[in-house]
Parts: sequence; C-alpha cells; structure tokens
Amino acid sequence: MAERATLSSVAERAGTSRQTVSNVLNAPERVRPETRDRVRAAIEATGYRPHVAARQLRTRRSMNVGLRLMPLQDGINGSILDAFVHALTENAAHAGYRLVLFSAPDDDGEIAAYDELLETADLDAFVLTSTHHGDRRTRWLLDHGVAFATFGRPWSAGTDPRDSVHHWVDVDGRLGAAAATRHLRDLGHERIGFLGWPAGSGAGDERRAGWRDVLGAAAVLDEAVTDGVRQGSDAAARLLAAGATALVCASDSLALGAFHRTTAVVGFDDTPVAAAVGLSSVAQPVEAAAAHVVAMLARALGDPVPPVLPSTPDRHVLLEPRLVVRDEPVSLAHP
Amino acid sequence: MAERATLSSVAERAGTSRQTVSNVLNAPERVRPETRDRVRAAIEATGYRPHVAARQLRTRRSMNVGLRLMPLQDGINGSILDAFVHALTENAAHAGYRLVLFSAPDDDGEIAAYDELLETADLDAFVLTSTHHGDRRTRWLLDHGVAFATFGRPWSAGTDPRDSVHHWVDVDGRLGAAAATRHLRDLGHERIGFLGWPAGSGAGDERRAGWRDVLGAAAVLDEAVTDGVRQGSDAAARLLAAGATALVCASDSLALGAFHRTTAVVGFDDTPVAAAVGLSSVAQPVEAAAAHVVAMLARALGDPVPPVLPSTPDRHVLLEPRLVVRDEPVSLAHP
DNA sequence: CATCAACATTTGATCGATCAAATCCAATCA
DNA sequence: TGATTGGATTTGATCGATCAAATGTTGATG
Repeated sequence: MAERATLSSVAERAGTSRQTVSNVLNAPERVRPETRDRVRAAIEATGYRPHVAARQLRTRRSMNVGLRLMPLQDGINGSILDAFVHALTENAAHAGYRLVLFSAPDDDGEIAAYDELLETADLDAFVLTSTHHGDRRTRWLLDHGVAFATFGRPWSAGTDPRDSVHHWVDVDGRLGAAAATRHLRDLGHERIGFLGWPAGSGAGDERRAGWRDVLGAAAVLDEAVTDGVRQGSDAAARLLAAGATALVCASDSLALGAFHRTTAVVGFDDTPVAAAVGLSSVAQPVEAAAAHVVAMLARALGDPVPPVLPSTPDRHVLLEPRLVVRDEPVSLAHP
Repeated sequence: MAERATLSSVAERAGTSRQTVSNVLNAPERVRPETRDRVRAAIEATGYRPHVAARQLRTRRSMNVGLRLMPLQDGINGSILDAFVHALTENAAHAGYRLVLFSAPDDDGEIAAYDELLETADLDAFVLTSTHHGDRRTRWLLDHGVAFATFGRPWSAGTDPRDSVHHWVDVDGRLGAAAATRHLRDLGHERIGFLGWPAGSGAGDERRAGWRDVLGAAAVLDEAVTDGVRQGSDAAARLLAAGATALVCASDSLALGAFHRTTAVVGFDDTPVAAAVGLSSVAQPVEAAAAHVVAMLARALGDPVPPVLPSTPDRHVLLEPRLVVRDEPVSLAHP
C-alpha cells in the first residue's frame, strides 16, 4: 500500500515547497504557469487529496453543514422532508459541502447541539426545517453569528425584525392552492370546498388564502380538521353534503381520505401516495429549494457558488409550486 | 466572547500538563484520583470540549460514519429506509458517531466516494443499504479493510464465501409473511393468495417462501407482478376471481391496490400509508436494526459499545418482524 | 550598473490534539 | 543508605495543512 500523499511529498516530487503546492490549489494565480503545471502533474501522479482535518485545524472551516432530522412525521406528509434531504445532499456536494446529520428531541436540544457541533466539529452552517411560530433556533443562530438557512419562512407575527433578516427558502402554498382551485374550476366545478387545518399554522393558512383568492365571495365551504386520512374522509363527507362538488385539500393525507368520496380532489405536497393512487396534488419543488439553500449558504460563507446552483443574490426565495394533474385514479376506481 | 478552551488552557488552570488532561479524558485510570478531580473541575469550569479535527489529525479517526442516500424510491416503499436513517442517526450519536451523508449515482460511484471519503475525511465506517445480487461494494470494502455493516443480507448465490463474513443486519421477511398468512388463517380464511414480485429478488422470494411455509400444498394462488398500486389492484382481482378470500402482499403498494377489493389483506413494511388507511402490515423493526448496525460497527472499530445498544457479539443478525394488525379500514370504508 | 518594485517562492510558526519516550517521585528491598 | 521498581506526570515530536513574514528572482528604470 502506497504511503498517503501529502503536500510535502507532492512538493518534493515537483521540486518545490509545501506552500507552493498549497497555492496551486488555493490561489493558482499566485503561481507561475510552468510551476503550476509541474505541481499539477505531481498531484495527478501521486493522487494527492488534501486532508480535511489538517485543513480544518488551521482554517476553522470543516465544509460540513449540519441538519437536524426532525422526529418522524406520523403520516404521509413527512416524505417531502426526506426528498429535501436527498436534494440537499446532492447540492451540498456540488458546492463542496458535506451534510452531517444529528437529532434532537426539541428546539432547545437542537440549540444545544449547535453549540456542541460548532465548538467541537467546526460546522460551517446549518439548515433548518419545519420553522414555526416563536422559533428560538433562528434567534440563537443569529445571535451567535452562525451561517444558516431555513426551508420554510419565518412564521412569526413580525414582532422582531431580526426574524426576516435570515436566509430562507419556501414554497408559495398560496399560489399552489390557487392553482389547484383554478384547475378544479376549469374542470367545470362551481362549488369548490377547502379541506384544511385549523387557523394558526402558517402553511395551512397560506393554502386556505390561495383558495379564497380564486373563489372570492364564493369561498364558503371550508372545513378545518387535524391532519389525517379519517378526518379527511369525514370532513369531505360534510363538505359534499353541504353542496361541494370538488375539494382542495391542505395535505395528501386529507386528500386521500376525501379521494374515495369524489375524485375531484387536489392534495398537497405530491407525496408518493398521491402518485400511487392517482391523486392530483400540488408538488413542492424541493430540488430547487435545496439548490437555493446551498447557494445561500455558500454566499453567506464567502465560498464560490458553483454554476449549477442558482445565482440570485436574494436572501429570501419564494418558489412556485407545480400542480401535478392525474386524471386516472388508480386504486379507488371501483368497477 | 471567551477564548476557546484547549487542553493546554485547561491544564494551566488545573496546574498540570496537557497530557495529563488528555489522560483524564482518554485513560483516567492512569491519573491519580486527586489530580483527576482537579482536572475534571477545570474542564467543568472552562467548558472544555475536545476539538475533533485536532484529534482526528493525530489518531486518524473521525468518529464519522458514512451513509449513501439511495436514489429516491418511486413509490411508497422508500419510507422504511428513511425511518432507518433516523434511527441510525440517533443510535450513532449514542456511540459517539456522527452520520455523514453522500450520494452517488450507482454502486461504482459509491465506491469512488468511499475512496475519496476515506482518504480525505478519515471516515471510520460505512453503512450500506439495499444490498443486492453481485454487490461490488462489499467486496471493495472488505478488500480495503474498511469497517462496514449492511442493512440487508448479502443476497449472492453463495459463490464467494467472503460475502458472508461481513457484518449485516436484516429482517426475516419469511417469518413476517408466515405470520401474516397465519393471521389471515386465524381469521377463518382458507384460501389465502400471495401477491408478490417475480422470482429473483431476494426479499421477495423470502416473503413468498413464508407464505408457502404456512400453507404447504394449499399455497397455489400466487401472482407475481411488478410493484405498484395499479398492478396490485389488478392482480388482486385475478386472485379473488380464482377463489382467494384473503391476500398476503409483498409490499404496501401492492396491498393498497388490493385493499379496496377486500380488506382481508396484509401488506409489508408498515409504511405511513398503511397506518393511514388502516391496512394491516408487517413492520420491520428498523429501530432495532439500526441499533445492531451501530453496535456491530463499534465492535469492529474496537470502540466501547454503550449499554443502550445490543451487546450480542454476532456478525449477522436476523430480526423478527412484527405484524401490525389494524381491524378498522379507514379511507375505503364506503358507506 | 545599481536600485527598486513586483512577483514568485520558501521558511518558520501554528492550529489542538495524541504518541512515545523521558523524567519525576514515592515506596520497596538488598 | 543507595539501588530498584512501578506508577504518575511531563516533555518533545508529530499529524498535514495554512498563515504571515522573509527571502529570492525578475524586469524596469534612472
């Protein structure tokens, strides 16, 4: 087994010094072209790869980004986050970052984990998901000058202006719900109900607002229940009894419950279940969201943003969801 | 902002040397109790935490475990892997490991990533999922003396004995299918069909075998289709037409398709969908699987195995799945 | 031809831990 | 008393990179 190549071993081979090799990698413009080529050849020949721990010890940069895995969602809806984690992993790799996972029982535990990881492992940044009212995590990170971005808007009532200064990416659920409503109207439905959650959840309220945007004064058939298939089924029955002929739902769980009462249903998040049963649903562009998150972090960290990532310098990005229309229900098509 | 505490700063405060502080942390028995207490007090007072990069540079151990995120499953079934990732993250933390994610387009890409991560980041071990026939990854890792464990048996036809020497954890699908079949028989069904995949997939064949184990010569109603809700629905119709009154399915996707034809269905993997619609399903003990994986890695690495992890010294663990019986179908209960 | 600036390259120190070997110290024994 | 032993503690070197400052080289300029 060959010895591990180091800066020094490469330097020796190229007939230069450590630092020149280092410069070829980190500041090539400082090195004369001929030397550069000679060093590059030596790097190639030895298969040299920089050792991250050594670099980290000196620079205090680990190129690692932390992500807390949220406790598993009980239902169907958790899968967007999983898709997001996938997309994040790939996009982080494009920018040279690696994703480090950790878990915590609650927000305070997550904050304690930040503290620990920053001090012991030099994590460069964090990605937060599932932002909510009164989120202490963002405050802590801002106060400590840590780079981070959230997937999800800051949902606070705007009391503290600092909440809006951090980087975030979110999907415009209002637009999505509006598109869903319009789609059903285009199919000929006139009495379109909304099946969502009780007021108070940021995302839920947004979606309801999108439905109202389209229907205006006709937006009267409104049910608010906790998330779940059974609740969706029951509430759908009530809405249909009240005269609704089509339903916009705040989640695929609710939509799945509603789906066997009528196929004129649109769900939210385009989970695997929706695809499986042929349910139309509003898809979140998680891939794009992840790309924006990584781009924001790279900018915040002063690192180059690779061309594959979005180059908008915005600190906030609100993405447009996409309505996935499926016109052939699969599993519930009783003969 | 206080300066970062280091071994030296703690040592100074405690009136000892660096090395003694290091010993208190890594080999306390070498230090006289009084000194030990003094040092511990200094550690406490300064909030000292060891810097992983510095340690890693010297010891060549990162305490990081790599995991490749598989490309997203198209359907419902991917969620077991996600649950496994969660469980793995938590159990890894118990043993002092962190989980580092990476992605790769295929097995060869994964191997290239191993190579890279080992050399640059000193990853201590890897966890592999979705093992399959002719898996080159395990061979490579064995050849390079890298610690790893797989979630999933080596499914090779036993040509190379090395395949069986590595650490693996799996769930006994055969047992699970048998339990499902028995459950349906106990409910009074006599003609129980199996709805699975074409022969050739390790896990699928196991599950079919479990069904045969229970029914013996009565195991005749057998359909093999590719995975999917629609396929499940269609195949279920054929099986029912052929006289079946109940169905054991190889996946929740298939089971969901079958579910509206008859509620006498048992699925596999107990995905969120199954819970959502009230479908009985065979649950994989992912939590236990993850704990075993971490315990195996810790042993392989010569690290202490924390008491919360299983202490069996086995290199192979076959876990028993659990049948989750749900007797009230939710969404498909047509009035 | 000497001087100076600008560029190119090298040298020594450093990040914070561990390893290996040296030193210190108290207790034991000839 | 002095040598010996074993445990406790300290010292110096090291891992592999980067930083900061010093040195070396080149070309332009008066």
